Amino acid sequence: MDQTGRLRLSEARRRVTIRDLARDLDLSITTISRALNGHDDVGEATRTRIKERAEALGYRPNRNAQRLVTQRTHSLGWIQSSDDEKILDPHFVEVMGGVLHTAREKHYDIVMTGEASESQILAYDRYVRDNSVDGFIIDLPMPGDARIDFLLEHNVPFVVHGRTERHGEYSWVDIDNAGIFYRLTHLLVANGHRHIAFINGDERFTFAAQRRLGVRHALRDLGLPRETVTIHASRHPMGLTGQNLTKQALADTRITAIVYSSVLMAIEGQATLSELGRVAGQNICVATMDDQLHYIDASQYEGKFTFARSSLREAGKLIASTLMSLCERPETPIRTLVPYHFFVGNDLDLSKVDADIMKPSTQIPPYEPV
Amino acid sequence: MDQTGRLRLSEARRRVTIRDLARDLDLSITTISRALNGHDDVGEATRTRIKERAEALGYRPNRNAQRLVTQRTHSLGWIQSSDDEKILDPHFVEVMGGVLHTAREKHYDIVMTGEASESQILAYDRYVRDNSVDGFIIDLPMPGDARIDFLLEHNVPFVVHGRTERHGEYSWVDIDNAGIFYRLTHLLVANGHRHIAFINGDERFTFAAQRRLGVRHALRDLGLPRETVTIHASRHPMGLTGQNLTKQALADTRITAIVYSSVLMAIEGQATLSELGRVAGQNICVATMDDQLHYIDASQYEGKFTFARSSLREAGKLIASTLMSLCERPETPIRTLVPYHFFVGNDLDLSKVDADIMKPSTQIPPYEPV
DNA sequence: CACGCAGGCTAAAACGTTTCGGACAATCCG
DNA sequence: CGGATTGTCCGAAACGTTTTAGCCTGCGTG
Repeated sequence: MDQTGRLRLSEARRRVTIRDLARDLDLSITTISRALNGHDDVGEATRTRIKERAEALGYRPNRNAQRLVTQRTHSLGWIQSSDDEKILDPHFVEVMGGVLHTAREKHYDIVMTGEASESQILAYDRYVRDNSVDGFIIDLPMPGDARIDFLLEHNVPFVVHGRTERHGEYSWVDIDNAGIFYRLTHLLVANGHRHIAFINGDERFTFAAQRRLGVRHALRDLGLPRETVTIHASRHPMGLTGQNLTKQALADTRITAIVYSSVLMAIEGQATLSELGRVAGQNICVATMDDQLHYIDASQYEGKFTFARSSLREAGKLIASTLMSLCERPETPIRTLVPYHFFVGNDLDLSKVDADIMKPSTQIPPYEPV
Repeated sequence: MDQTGRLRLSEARRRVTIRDLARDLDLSITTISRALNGHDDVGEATRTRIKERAEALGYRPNRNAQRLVTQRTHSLGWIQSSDDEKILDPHFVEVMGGVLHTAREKHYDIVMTGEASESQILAYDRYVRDNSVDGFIIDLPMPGDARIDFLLEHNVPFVVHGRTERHGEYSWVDIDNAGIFYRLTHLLVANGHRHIAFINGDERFTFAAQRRLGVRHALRDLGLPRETVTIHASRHPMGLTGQNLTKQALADTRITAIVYSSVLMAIEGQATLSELGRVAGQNICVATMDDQLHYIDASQYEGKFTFARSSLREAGKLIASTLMSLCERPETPIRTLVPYHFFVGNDLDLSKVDADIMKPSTQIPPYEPV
């Protein structure tokens, strides 16, 4: 019994430490460390000797020891709501793919937690005080988002996917939500559509609120009544909402064009359209934001749909790289607009609208408070 | 310049350590530590005094110091493929929700990385050797999965969401994929369907392969030819596959029933069905696995569809709790079957099939090698 | 020849915990 | 009343790194 116990202990070979390596090479711990970390006060011959031996013995620095002494974790925190207020949806997955990709390149980890939204702030506080992470990713901001206030106040590095009214004070990655839908509205109106349905996302979040704003501003600038576009907002990015809201929208038979907030809903809506005998690109005009979700091949709808296309995965990559450089040397906020492009369906004519309006402005458009 | 620099440094108040707390309370570091960790060799009076003061000063143990000395990280690793072989899809998100929820309850973190699949094993190796995590979650296993071989060989705690041919040797959480589709097939056949289309998931993964097996075994036991069910496999869990494969399946006009592997595809397929003038529950029978994705309210289709319902989020919770208890005291493998229930549509009669067949077996059904 | 300097290496302190072994009183028991 | 026991507390070592400050040796220079 005791024997087997001991046996098992000896079997579980101890991980090789820097001390083992030092003994093996008959060098000091200091030299090993400095060689492996690329300092220039170690001879080239010794360095390669150390590197080879480290590889051979399978030495990996204990990350917790490193973190303890350097006070840097090389981890990025990402706190999810565990209740229903914010929903883990397919778009999130796409962003995550990009984040993981770029974080990995620079040997950063993503540490995730779910947390009820009423105790979220506490979670951020905890994570920063117990040295768990170097910085945070903030997803799906709402107007007046308390997380942003907190992190700003405590001077913790973070980057927001999206913008709020304090967008001047922190780093973010975003698309020009207002601008995209402003231009989309212009495009539809220029092509004669006067009864448009807009199936928006959850307007408690700034991204959706900005889209509504873009539509409204377009109508204002065109001198058209607000009723030109009827807006249907949904809390759920997919599932049956695409069908249900399409049905609801088309209850108004004057509708000639539908704008979707997500290609997922646009595709779901197809079921309802065909039930009603409508065919996209023929007797109903369909436009949608296309986030390039990589398991959906929207190319099948090219020509039939009009797309405003921007890669969410790319946004994820930018979020990660922004946050990492922020963690390495905190500087002034880094703000990035992810580019987008229009792919106009066959039933619309781009030349009917002023080219200046459709051109994405190169400068960063301001966030417009709701 | 130097002044402001100093100012800023002093502004960034140092985090409070256990030593600060000890000095403040005029107690030893040891006592603080033992009081906070619930050891019984500290007086109740002192303990509450310590706890209160710790709370007041906002003391949080440095997790990296803890991890260094205890050799336990309280982190679970979850490594994603960053290439396209495995796809981050909405089902993944659902599992993740459950995992995050339960991990959080026990103060565990999830650390994620993306890694190209050809170097995956190296990533696992790295994470365990540099003390990053205590154990791993393995997702979407394939037959002969190399990750499982590796972790088994190196004696690292892990739990698999799904099963492979080595299911006897490790911990897993799974549903009875084969059994569910075995029973579903029986149900359809008993109700007179002789031309059934099965739209399966990606059959490189064991979950989908087991489903196909369930169908095949049902046909064998029923003495029906294999052609009774035509199987269409898809690499993508959603997007346009639901529509495309439905179209492909119904090219055979004799088809009277469609079985979907995911409610997402079933819903997408509705577009195609209505195009073809088919109505679920009336002139076409629709059955589907329902993973209870929480942003999809499938109840709308109750009565019209037949569901085999099992909660993926529940699976996620079980995965987390299994892995955590495995990390705390490695013991014999823990195997868990997530329950499921049938919800039969109005166009099917449950009583036509032998009750014994439809009853989920209480014992764990063996994994059947492909 | 003395001096300064650069290159290559190292000892020791530090990071912030947990835990082992023991110390010191007070209490109990025969 | 003395020894064992129990209840609280503590000092010091340990976890595995990085970094600071400094030590040699050899070499070029005035």
